[in-house]
Amino acid sequence: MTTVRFAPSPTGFLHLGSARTALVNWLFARKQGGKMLLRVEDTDKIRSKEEYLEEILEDLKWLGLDWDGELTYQSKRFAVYRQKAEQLLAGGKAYREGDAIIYKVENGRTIEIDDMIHGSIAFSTDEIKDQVMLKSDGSPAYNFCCVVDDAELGITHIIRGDDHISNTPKQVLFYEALGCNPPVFGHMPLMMGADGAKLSKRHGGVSVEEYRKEGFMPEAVVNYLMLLGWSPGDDREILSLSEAVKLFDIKDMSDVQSRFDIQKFTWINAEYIKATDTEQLARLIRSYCSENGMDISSMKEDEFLELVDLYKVRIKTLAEFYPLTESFFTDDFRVDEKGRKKYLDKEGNRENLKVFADRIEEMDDFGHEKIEQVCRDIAEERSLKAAQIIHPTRMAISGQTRGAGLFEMMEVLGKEKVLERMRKAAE
RNA sequence: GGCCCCAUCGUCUAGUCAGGUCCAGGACACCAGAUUCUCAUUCUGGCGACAGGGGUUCGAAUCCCCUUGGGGCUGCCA
Repeated sequence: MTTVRFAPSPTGFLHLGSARTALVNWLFARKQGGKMLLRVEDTDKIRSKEEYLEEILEDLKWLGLDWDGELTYQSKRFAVYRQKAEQLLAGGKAYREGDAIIYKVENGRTIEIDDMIHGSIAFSTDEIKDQVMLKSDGSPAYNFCCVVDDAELGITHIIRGDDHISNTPKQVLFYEALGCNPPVFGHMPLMMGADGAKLSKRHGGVSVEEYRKEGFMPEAVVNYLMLLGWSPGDDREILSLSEAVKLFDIKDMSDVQSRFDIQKFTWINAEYIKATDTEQLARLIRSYCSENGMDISSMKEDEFLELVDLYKVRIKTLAEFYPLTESFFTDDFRVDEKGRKKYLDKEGNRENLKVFADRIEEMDDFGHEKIEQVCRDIAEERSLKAAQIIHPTRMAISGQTRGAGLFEMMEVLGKEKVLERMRKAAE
C-alpha cells in the first residue's frame, strides 16, 4: 500500500514551505488511496517543544490535511536506533569514534536515484564522507534515524524538498546496510521569497499561523500552495482540495523552484471570500473579530448579515472587514480629514445635508430604495446632482469617502444613527 | 571551492517527456476604457517572456554542449 509520511520537527511553527510539503504528500496519498503518516522528528530535545507540535497539528487540521494512524515520536525510539547502529558496528560496517558510531562509506561507487520529479540523479560515493549514525551524546543523526523509521513504517514514497536531494544517497547507503529496499523519492523544488532568496521573516509571514491571523482562509492557503509547481492542466486557478486530488499527479510537478507571491495569494483569498455564502462568511468574520479583539457585538444578526453582504466584495482578507466597517459598530470611528474638508466644510453641502435629514425624519419605511428616492427627489427639486448630496452624507455617517452604496449603508446603520450623525455634521 | 538541482512575461504557469498546429496561451500585478453615488465587484482592451552562444534538424521554447545566472547541500541541525 502506498504510504507516505510528513515529518515535522517541532522546533517552530508550521512553515509555509512545510505546509506545502504536507499538502503534496497528502494529495499523493489520497490520490493513490494510500496512507499519510505523521512522524515527529524531535531528536533535538533542547529545541523541540510540545507547544510547537500542538500548533503544527492544529494548523494541519485547519488546512484540511488529515493523517492516518498514531504519531511516531523519534525521541521515544533512541533504543531502536542504538540497536541498529550497534548491529552495523558488529557487522563491520561502522566504527567507533569516542562514543559516536560512524558508518564507513565505501568509495568508488555510484548511487543513482530515479526521482519522481527530477528523473535520474547520480552521485559518486567519493563525495560522501563517513556518516555519523549515533552521536557522542547517544542521540541519532538525522539521516540514520530517518531511514530506520521510514523502513520500519513501511514508507513507500518519500516526498520532500529539494534541500534533501544531497541527503538521499547517504540514506540509500543506510537502506542497503540495513538490508532494505529504498523507497521511491520525489524532491520538490523549494518555494522562495519574492526576491528569490530563502523565504524568511523579512519577506513577511512565513508560518501558516501568521496568515491565519492576517485573515486568510484555509482553502485559499491550500489553493495557493498547490499552484506552486503544479497546475491542473487547464486554465483553472481556483481549486478545492477534493478537486485537486482527482487531478493530481506528482509526475506533473515542475522541477523549477518558485517564488511566494503575496499578491496572487491575496487574490485567491478574495475569490474564496466572494464565493463563500453570506451566512457562512458572517460566522467566519465573527470568530475572526472576536479572536482579534474587534468588538462587533453591538449589531443584531440580520443587520450584520446585510453588512457582510455589502462588504464581501470589498475585502481581500477577513482582517480587512472591521477597519472598513468600524462606523457601524461604534460612534468613535476614524474620520478621513481630507474627505471631511472636501465635503463638509462647504456651507451649501451642510445645508443639503440638513434638508436630507429633515426629509428622512418623516420616513417610516427606511429601506434603501425609499431613501434613494428621497435623495434623488431632493436633488431634482434643488437642481443638484445626486452625488452632491451622496458624498457629504457618506462622509457624515461613516467618516470615510469610500464604502458600500450609500443607501444600503444608511439602511443598515438605521434611521436613528443616520439622523444623529447627519445633524451633527450639518451644524 | 566541490557535488547536486534548475532556467518561458515582474510573479505563478501552459507548451518541453513523444521537435512543426506557438511570430508562445492563461492567471496575478500594472495601465486604459465601460458600468456606477465613492470604493470595490463585473466586463472589455493594453503592456509583457522562450537567459546568451554554439550545434543536431527541412524545421527547436521543445534534443545536445558550453557560458552566464539562480538555488540547495557541503554539521555529531533536522
